[in-house]
Amino acid sequence: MALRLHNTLSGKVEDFQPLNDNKVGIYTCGLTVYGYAHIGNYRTFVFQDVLRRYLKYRGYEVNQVMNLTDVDDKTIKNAQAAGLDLREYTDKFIEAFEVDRELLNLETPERVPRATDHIDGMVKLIQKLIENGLAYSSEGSVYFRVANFKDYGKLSKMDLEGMRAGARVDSDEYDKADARDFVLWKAHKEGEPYWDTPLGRGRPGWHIECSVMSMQYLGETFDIHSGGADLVFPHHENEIAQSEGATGKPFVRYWLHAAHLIVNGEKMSKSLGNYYTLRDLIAKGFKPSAIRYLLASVPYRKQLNFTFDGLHQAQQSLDRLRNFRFRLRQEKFPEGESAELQARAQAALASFEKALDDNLNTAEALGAVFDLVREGNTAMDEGKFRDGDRAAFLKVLESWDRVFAVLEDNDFEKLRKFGFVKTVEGAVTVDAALVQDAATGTPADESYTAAVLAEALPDGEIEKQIAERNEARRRGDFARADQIRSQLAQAGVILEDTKSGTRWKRK
RNA sequence: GGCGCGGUACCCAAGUGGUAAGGGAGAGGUCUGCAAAACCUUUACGCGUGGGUUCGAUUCCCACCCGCGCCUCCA
Repeated sequence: MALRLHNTLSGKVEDFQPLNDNKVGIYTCGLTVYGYAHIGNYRTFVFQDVLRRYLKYRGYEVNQVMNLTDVDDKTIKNAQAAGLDLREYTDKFIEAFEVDRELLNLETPERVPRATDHIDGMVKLIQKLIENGLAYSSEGSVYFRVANFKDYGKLSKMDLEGMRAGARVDSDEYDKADARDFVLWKAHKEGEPYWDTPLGRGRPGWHIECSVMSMQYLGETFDIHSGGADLVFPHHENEIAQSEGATGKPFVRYWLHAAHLIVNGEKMSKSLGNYYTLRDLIAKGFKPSAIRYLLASVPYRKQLNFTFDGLHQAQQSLDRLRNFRFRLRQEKFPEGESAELQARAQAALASFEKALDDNLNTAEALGAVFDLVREGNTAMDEGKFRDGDRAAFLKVLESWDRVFAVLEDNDFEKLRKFGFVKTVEGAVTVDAALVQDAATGTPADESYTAAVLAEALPDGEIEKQIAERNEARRRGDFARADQIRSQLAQAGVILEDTKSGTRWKRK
């Protein structure tokens, strides 16, 4: 069965067929780097990563471009407020974004170009639009003449006449001939960064960078373009106008849009106090892998209601999967293999692929793997599981995780690597500066939960205590054994006695 | 007002014209020195409301109610 994806352009789920054999060109709208990215951004980025990973899983050769918009009103304003040069300011948040991406296991796209490195290309594209009669200058700025592009509105299904009638008063001080027109190049204003170009001194408008960078790296027509639902209009609509207006060719074949994340049923916003960056959640003790799991578990076209309860549930679900993998790897089973279980593993893999083929139905894909987990655990409990079944089951988990990328429990390593937590004299400290939400200036919650504190105990120390406890158990000194177990529990380490020995995990 | 998405158990959530996946949480049980993990049982006679089509609808059609998003800041 073929991969099917919902195309915003047609409003339908379509069979996916790349332009060139098995090569797929994808442009994913990245971040405007005016501050730390928030979890709403990451909902979209996780979706894009799942898409990317599944395309690879399906054998496609992926060429992904993710832009960084490092010049716009907000970046300029925030840089000025911070007393930094625009480049210095955006460098800082690009770096933070890279850290976040690694924490969330987002694969690095083939290219991550910055808008300000492509000014020349923007100028050329704008000149081409002027030549084609689709753009005009006014007071040193250049605007796109929407009325001259007949397909305008085809992506967002906007009613052009309605737009004209209902257009808001343009608060911008630039002069446009028509309220619907949008700016391609902004004339220089005192105190703002600028580039001297054949178009005059100024800076680019918001949408042009995406047209330029996508076509430069992926060609004038490419396969997939994606982003958050809010970008359908005006951003992507304008990109189509700019690109097709210049080339006369279809710009993008499949447009994919992720529904928004809301928090406790409300739109996330700073004024409501429900605005979270990844760092905010880390500061509250949540694991990046659990955050990724939550963001990936709801199919991308469905609005995701983020709650702390939901995040907790995600962590619990993830633990179940990890427990199963642990058992699969560690437990001893009789020789041989079970034809029935082998068939079940095959069926689970097929269900998983069928679910993702269906417009990336991650919730259903999750169901497929949990079914197998239960069946595997049952077989083990009943003594029906065979050593030869191990590989087949592990393969399903590994296949699943090639797309979900959450099973590896290495959150602490990463948090330590980036300095979010440090071990000082046996205790964990949190780097307050790093987990601070710079956008709001609010200091992060300094009380780390046991989830992260637990990570501080070195493995060797934990194992030493387990050995001591097991010795006590052998002596029948259960009081001592329970004391050790509860001490470890307080430090966030959970012990589990199994037939093949005591295992432990960090909570 | 226009365009769009959605309303499924305590929470998250899949899904089909033929009688409701999966996860979390709760309760009871098995196992365990006790736990944990795991397993079993249990929690929607019902899928926003009202009509309609049909032998039969949660699934199709119509109307209505509610939530959310977009309508040039926004992933």
